[in-house]
Amino acid sequence: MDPRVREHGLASTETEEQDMGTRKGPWTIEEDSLLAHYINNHGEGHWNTAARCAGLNRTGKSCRLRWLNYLRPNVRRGNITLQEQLLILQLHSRWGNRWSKIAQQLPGRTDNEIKNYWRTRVQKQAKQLKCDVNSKQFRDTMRTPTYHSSQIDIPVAASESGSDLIDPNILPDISGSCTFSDSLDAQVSSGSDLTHSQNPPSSHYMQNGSCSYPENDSVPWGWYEHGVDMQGVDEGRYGLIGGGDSMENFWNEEDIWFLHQQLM
DNA sequence: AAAGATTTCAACCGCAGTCTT
DNA sequence: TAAGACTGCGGTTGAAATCTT
Repeated sequence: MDPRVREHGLASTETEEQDMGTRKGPWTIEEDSLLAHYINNHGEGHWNTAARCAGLNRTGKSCRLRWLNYLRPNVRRGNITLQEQLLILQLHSRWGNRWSKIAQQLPGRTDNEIKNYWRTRVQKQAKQLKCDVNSKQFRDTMRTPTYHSSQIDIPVAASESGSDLIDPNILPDISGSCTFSDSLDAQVSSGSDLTHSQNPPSSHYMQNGSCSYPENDSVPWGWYEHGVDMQGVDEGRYGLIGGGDSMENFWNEEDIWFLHQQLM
Protein backbone atom coordinates (compact mmCIF):
# COMPACT_ATOMS: atom_id res chain seq x y z
CA MET A 1 0.00 0.00 0.00
CA ASP A 2 1.12 3.51 -0.65
CA PRO A 3 2.54 4.78 2.64
CA ARG A 4 0.55 7.93 2.18
CA VAL A 5 -2.59 5.94 2.64
CA ARG A 6 -1.70 5.17 6.25
CA GLU A 7 0.09 8.36 7.11
CA HIS A 8 -2.22 10.82 5.50
CA GLY A 9 -5.35 8.81 4.97
CA LEU A 10 -5.15 9.03 1.24
CA ALA A 11 -7.19 6.10 0.12
CA SER A 12 -6.72 4.69 -3.31
CA THR A 13 -10.14 6.00 -4.10
CA GLU A 14 -9.32 9.44 -2.82
CA THR A 15 -10.02 11.10 -6.12
CA GLU A 16 -13.39 9.49 -6.39
CA GLU A 17 -14.17 10.34 -2.77
CA GLN A 18 -13.25 13.95 -3.31
CA ASP A 19 -15.43 13.95 -6.37
CA MET A 20 -18.23 12.63 -4.23
CA GLY A 21 -17.53 15.31 -1.63
CA THR A 22 -16.77 13.08 1.34
CA ARG A 23 -13.66 11.29 2.39
CA LYS A 24 -13.53 7.80 3.81
CA GLY A 25 -10.92 5.68 5.49
CA PRO A 26 -8.44 6.46 8.24
CA TRP A 27 -8.50 9.88 9.79
CA THR A 28 -5.51 12.16 9.50
CA ILE A 29 -3.94 14.19 12.28
CA GLU A 30 -5.26 17.34 10.68
CA GLU A 31 -8.80 16.00 10.53
CA ASP A 32 -8.65 14.92 14.16
CA SER A 33 -7.42 18.33 15.14
CA LEU A 34 -10.15 20.11 13.20
CA LEU A 35 -12.87 17.97 14.70
CA ALA A 36 -11.54 18.22 18.25
CA HIS A 37 -11.23 21.95 17.93
CA TYR A 38 -14.76 22.31 16.66
CA ILE A 39 -16.30 20.16 19.36
CA ASN A 40 -14.36 21.89 22.10
CA ASN A 41 -15.80 25.16 20.91
CA HIS A 42 -19.32 24.06 20.07
CA GLY A 43 -19.94 20.87 21.99
CA GLU A 44 -21.05 17.47 20.82
CA GLY A 45 -23.99 16.81 18.58
CA HIS A 46 -25.10 18.33 15.29
CA TRP A 47 -22.62 16.11 13.55
CA ASN A 48 -23.47 17.06 10.02
CA THR A 49 -23.10 20.70 10.92
CA ALA A 50 -19.85 19.94 12.68
CA ALA A 51 -18.53 18.13 9.63
CA ARG A 52 -19.35 21.09 7.40
CA CYS A 53 -18.30 23.89 9.69
CA ALA A 54 -15.09 22.23 10.78
CA GLY A 55 -14.06 22.02 7.16
CA LEU A 56 -14.10 18.25 7.09
CA ASN A 57 -15.05 16.34 3.98
CA ARG A 58 -16.58 13.69 6.17
CA THR A 59 -20.09 12.59 6.91
CA GLY A 60 -21.62 13.51 10.21
CA LYS A 61 -21.75 9.86 11.08
CA SER A 62 -18.06 9.49 10.50
CA CYS A 63 -17.33 12.51 12.69
CA ARG A 64 -19.51 11.21 15.47
CA LEU A 65 -17.84 7.82 15.36
CA ARG A 66 -14.37 9.30 15.36
CA TRP A 67 -15.17 11.53 18.30
CA LEU A 68 -16.89 8.91 20.42
CA ASN A 69 -14.44 6.11 19.78
CA TYR A 70 -11.23 8.02 19.64
CA LEU A 71 -11.02 11.73 20.26
CA ARG A 72 -13.37 12.13 23.17
CA PRO A 73 -11.55 12.94 26.43
CA ASN A 74 -11.20 10.09 28.91
CA VAL A 75 -11.54 7.39 26.34
CA ARG A 76 -9.66 4.49 27.81
CA ARG A 77 -7.45 2.68 25.41
CA GLY A 78 -5.40 -0.40 25.85
CA ASN A 79 -6.16 -3.76 27.29
CA ILE A 80 -9.40 -4.61 28.95
CA THR A 81 -8.73 -5.08 32.65
CA LEU A 82 -9.67 -8.10 34.63
CA GLN A 83 -12.54 -6.33 36.30
CA GLU A 84 -13.78 -5.04 33.00
CA GLN A 85 -13.74 -8.58 31.67
CA LEU A 86 -15.81 -9.70 34.59
CA LEU A 87 -18.27 -6.93 34.09
CA ILE A 88 -18.60 -7.45 30.36
CA LEU A 89 -19.29 -11.13 30.81
CA GLN A 90 -21.93 -10.43 33.38
CA LEU A 91 -23.61 -7.63 31.50
CA HIS A 92 -23.62 -9.53 28.24
CA SER A 93 -25.28 -12.47 29.93
CA ARG A 94 -28.00 -10.08 30.99
CA TRP A 95 -28.37 -7.76 28.05
CA GLY A 96 -26.96 -9.63 25.09
CA ASN A 97 -25.39 -7.59 22.30
CA ARG A 98 -26.50 -4.28 23.73
CA TRP A 99 -23.03 -2.92 23.36
CA SER A 100 -23.78 0.72 23.99
CA LYS A 101 -25.67 -0.18 27.14
CA ILE A 102 -22.82 -2.36 28.33
CA ALA A 103 -20.33 0.37 27.48
CA GLN A 104 -22.20 2.80 29.72
CA GLN A 105 -21.22 0.64 32.67
CA LEU A 106 -17.55 0.72 31.75
CA PRO A 107 -16.26 4.27 32.09
CA GLY A 108 -14.16 5.32 29.17
CA ARG A 109 -14.84 2.23 27.10
CA THR A 110 -16.72 2.47 23.85
CA ASP A 111 -19.36 0.16 22.48
CA ASN A 112 -17.13 -0.50 19.51
CA GLU A 113 -14.24 -1.56 21.69
CA ILE A 114 -16.37 -3.86 23.80
CA LYS A 115 -17.96 -5.32 20.71
CA ASN A 116 -14.55 -6.00 19.22
CA TYR A 117 -13.35 -7.46 22.48
CA TRP A 118 -16.30 -9.79 22.64
CA ARG A 119 -16.00 -10.97 19.09
CA THR A 120 -12.25 -11.46 19.07
CA ARG A 121 -11.59 -12.70 22.60
CA VAL A 122 -14.69 -14.10 24.21
CA GLN A 123 -16.14 -15.78 21.16
CA LYS A 124 -12.74 -17.22 20.43
CA GLN A 125 -12.63 -18.62 23.94
CA ALA A 126 -16.04 -20.15 23.49
CA LYS A 127 -14.97 -21.64 20.21
CA GLN A 128 -11.95 -23.22 21.85
CA LEU A 129 -14.22 -24.64 24.49
CA LYS A 130 -16.39 -25.88 21.66
CA CYS A 131 -19.52 -24.33 23.00
CA ASP A 132 -21.67 -21.32 22.38
CA VAL A 133 -21.08 -18.19 24.47
CA ASN A 134 -24.68 -18.38 25.59
CA SER A 135 -24.64 -22.05 26.33
CA LYS A 136 -24.95 -23.35 29.83
CA GLN A 137 -21.64 -25.14 29.42
CA PHE A 138 -19.81 -21.92 28.66
CA ARG A 139 -21.44 -20.03 31.50
CA ASP A 140 -20.70 -22.82 33.93
CA THR A 141 -17.11 -22.87 32.84
CA MET A 142 -16.88 -19.13 33.26
CA ARG A 143 -18.35 -19.34 36.70
CA THR A 144 -16.05 -21.91 38.18
CA PRO A 145 -12.39 -21.57 37.34
CA THR A 146 -10.37 -22.68 40.34
CA TYR A 147 -6.78 -21.79 41.01
CA HIS A 148 -5.35 -23.96 43.66
CA SER A 149 -2.13 -22.04 43.99
CA SER A 150 -3.88 -18.82 44.88
CA GLN A 151 -6.63 -20.50 46.88
CA ILE A 152 -9.12 -18.10 45.38
CA ASP A 153 -12.12 -19.11 43.37
CA ILE A 154 -13.63 -16.51 41.12
CA PRO A 155 -17.20 -16.97 40.07
CA VAL A 156 -17.57 -15.04 36.87
CA ALA A 157 -20.44 -13.20 35.35
CA ALA A 158 -23.80 -14.67 34.64
CA SER A 159 -26.22 -13.47 37.18
CA GLU A 160 -29.01 -14.20 34.81
CA SER A 161 -32.03 -13.32 36.81
CA GLY A 162 -30.87 -10.81 39.39
CA SER A 163 -31.83 -7.21 39.14
CA ASP A 164 -28.70 -5.79 40.72
CA LEU A 165 -26.27 -4.33 38.32
CA ILE A 166 -23.39 -6.07 39.95
CA ASP A 167 -23.71 -9.61 41.07
CA PRO A 168 -22.32 -9.73 44.60
CA ASN A 169 -21.01 -13.18 43.82
CA ILE A 170 -18.90 -11.86 41.02
CA LEU A 171 -15.89 -11.26 43.23
CA PRO A 172 -14.12 -13.40 45.74
CA ASP A 173 -14.97 -12.76 49.33
CA ILE A 174 -11.75 -11.03 50.22
CA SER A 175 -12.92 -7.82 51.75
CA GLY A 176 -16.11 -7.64 53.68
CA SER A 177 -16.59 -3.95 53.11
CA CYS A 178 -15.20 -3.33 49.67
CA THR A 179 -17.89 -3.00 47.06
CA PHE A 180 -17.38 -3.68 43.43
CA SER A 181 -17.83 -0.06 42.54
CA ASP A 182 -15.23 0.84 45.12
CA SER A 183 -12.78 -1.50 43.59
CA LEU A 184 -13.67 -0.36 40.12
CA ASP A 185 -13.03 3.20 41.13
CA ALA A 186 -9.73 2.15 42.54
CA GLN A 187 -8.97 0.43 39.30
CA VAL A 188 -9.77 3.47 37.27
CA SER A 189 -7.89 5.88 39.41
CA SER A 190 -4.80 3.90 40.23
CA GLY A 191 -4.82 0.56 38.51
CA SER A 192 -5.65 2.21 35.25
CA ASP A 193 -2.18 3.59 35.19
CA LEU A 194 -1.29 0.24 33.88
CA THR A 195 -3.64 0.50 30.99
CA HIS A 196 -3.42 4.24 30.50
CA SER A 197 -6.67 5.91 30.00
CA GLN A 198 -5.21 8.39 27.61
CA ASN A 199 -2.95 6.39 25.43
CA PRO A 200 -1.87 7.77 22.10
CA PRO A 201 -4.82 7.20 19.88
CA SER A 202 -3.27 5.50 16.95
CA SER A 203 -0.09 3.70 16.16
CA HIS A 204 0.23 5.46 12.87
CA TYR A 205 0.79 8.68 14.77
CA MET A 206 3.83 7.13 16.33
CA GLN A 207 7.25 7.35 14.88
CA ASN A 208 10.22 5.41 16.22
CA GLY A 209 8.55 4.85 19.53
CA SER A 210 7.83 8.48 20.22
CA CYS A 211 4.64 10.24 19.46
CA SER A 212 4.64 12.49 16.48
CA TYR A 213 1.44 14.26 17.27
CA PRO A 214 1.98 17.99 16.95
CA GLU A 215 2.11 19.64 20.34
CA ASN A 216 -0.04 22.55 19.47
CA ASP A 217 -3.11 23.88 21.18
CA SER A 218 -5.43 22.14 18.82
CA VAL A 219 -5.36 18.92 20.76
CA PRO A 220 -7.20 19.20 24.04
CA TRP A 221 -6.08 16.00 25.66
CA GLY A 222 -2.72 15.32 27.17
CA TRP A 223 -1.66 11.89 26.09
CA TYR A 224 0.72 12.90 23.38
CA GLU A 225 2.88 14.80 25.78
CA HIS A 226 4.16 11.55 27.19
CA GLY A 227 5.74 10.57 23.92
CA VAL A 228 5.65 6.95 24.91
CA ASP A 229 3.67 4.20 23.35
CA MET A 230 2.07 2.48 26.29
CA GLN A 231 -0.04 0.24 24.13
CA GLY A 232 1.95 -2.85 24.90
CA VAL A 233 3.09 -2.15 28.43
CA ASP A 234 0.68 -4.48 30.07
CA GLU A 235 0.42 -6.81 27.14
CA GLY A 236 -0.79 -10.14 28.31
CA ARG A 237 -1.31 -9.07 31.87
CA TYR A 238 -4.98 -9.68 32.11
CA GLY A 239 -6.84 -12.84 31.40
CA LEU A 240 -7.85 -13.13 27.82
CA ILE A 241 -5.39 -10.60 26.59
CA GLY A 242 -2.65 -12.06 24.58
CA GLY A 243 -4.64 -14.74 22.86
CA GLY A 244 -4.53 -17.38 25.52
CA ASP A 245 -5.30 -20.87 24.44
CA SER A 246 -6.89 -22.19 27.54
CA MET A 247 -8.69 -21.35 30.70
CA GLU A 248 -5.32 -21.21 32.41
CA ASN A 249 -4.64 -18.18 30.34
CA PHE A 250 -8.09 -16.81 30.89
CA TRP A 251 -7.53 -16.67 34.64
CA ASN A 252 -3.92 -16.87 35.51
CA GLU A 253 -2.30 -16.54 38.85
CA GLU A 254 -1.18 -12.99 38.27
CA ASP A 255 -4.74 -11.98 37.50
CA ILE A 256 -5.87 -13.31 40.82
CA TRP A 257 -3.03 -11.58 42.59
CA PHE A 258 -3.80 -8.30 40.89
CA LEU A 259 -7.48 -8.50 41.66
CA HIS A 260 -6.64 -9.32 45.23
CA GLN A 261 -4.42 -6.25 45.49
CA GLN A 262 -7.17 -4.08 44.10
CA LEU A 263 -9.58 -5.27 46.70
CA MET A 264 -7.31 -4.93 49.71
C1' DA B 1 14.23 -14.39 6.09
C1' DA B 2 10.09 -15.01 3.73
C1' DA B 3 5.50 -16.45 3.01
C1' DG B 4 1.20 -17.59 4.63
C1' DA B 5 -2.17 -17.64 8.36
C1' DT B 6 -4.35 -15.44 12.02
C1' DT B 7 -5.67 -11.66 14.96
C1' DT B 8 -6.91 -7.05 15.91
C1' DC B 9 -9.54 -2.99 15.65
C1' DA B 10 -10.81 1.40 13.18
C1' DA B 11 -14.18 2.55 10.19
C1' DC B 12 -18.12 1.77 7.19
C1' DC B 13 -22.92 0.22 6.27
C1' DG B 14 -27.77 -0.35 6.82
C1' DC B 15 -31.53 0.04 9.67
C1' DA B 16 -34.57 2.01 13.10
C1' DG B 17 -35.93 5.61 16.10
C1' DT B 18 -36.31 10.54 16.87
C1' DC B 19 -36.55 15.24 15.59
C1' DT B 20 -37.81 19.10 12.64
C1' DT B 21 -40.39 21.45 9.31
C1' DT C 1 -49.65 14.03 9.69
C1' DA C 2 -46.14 13.17 6.35
C1' DA C 3 -41.64 13.54 4.70
C1' DG C 4 -37.01 14.34 5.05
C1' DA C 5 -32.97 14.99 8.01
C1' DC C 6 -30.44 13.58 11.78
C1' DT C 7 -28.72 10.42 15.26
C1' DG C 8 -27.49 6.15 17.44
C1' DC C 9 -26.90 1.26 17.34
C1' DG C 10 -25.31 -3.34 16.03
C1' DG C 11 -23.23 -6.02 12.34
C1' DT C 12 -19.62 -6.36 9.12
C1' DT C 13 -15.44 -5.42 6.54
C1' DG C 14 -10.70 -4.95 5.38
C1' DA C 15 -5.98 -3.48 6.08
C1' DA C 16 -2.19 -3.51 9.37
C1' DA C 17 0.07 -5.98 12.80
C1' DT C 18 1.47 -10.14 14.68
C1' DC C 19 2.30 -14.95 14.81
C1' DT C 20 3.54 -19.41 12.83
C1' DT C 21 5.77 -22.43 9.76
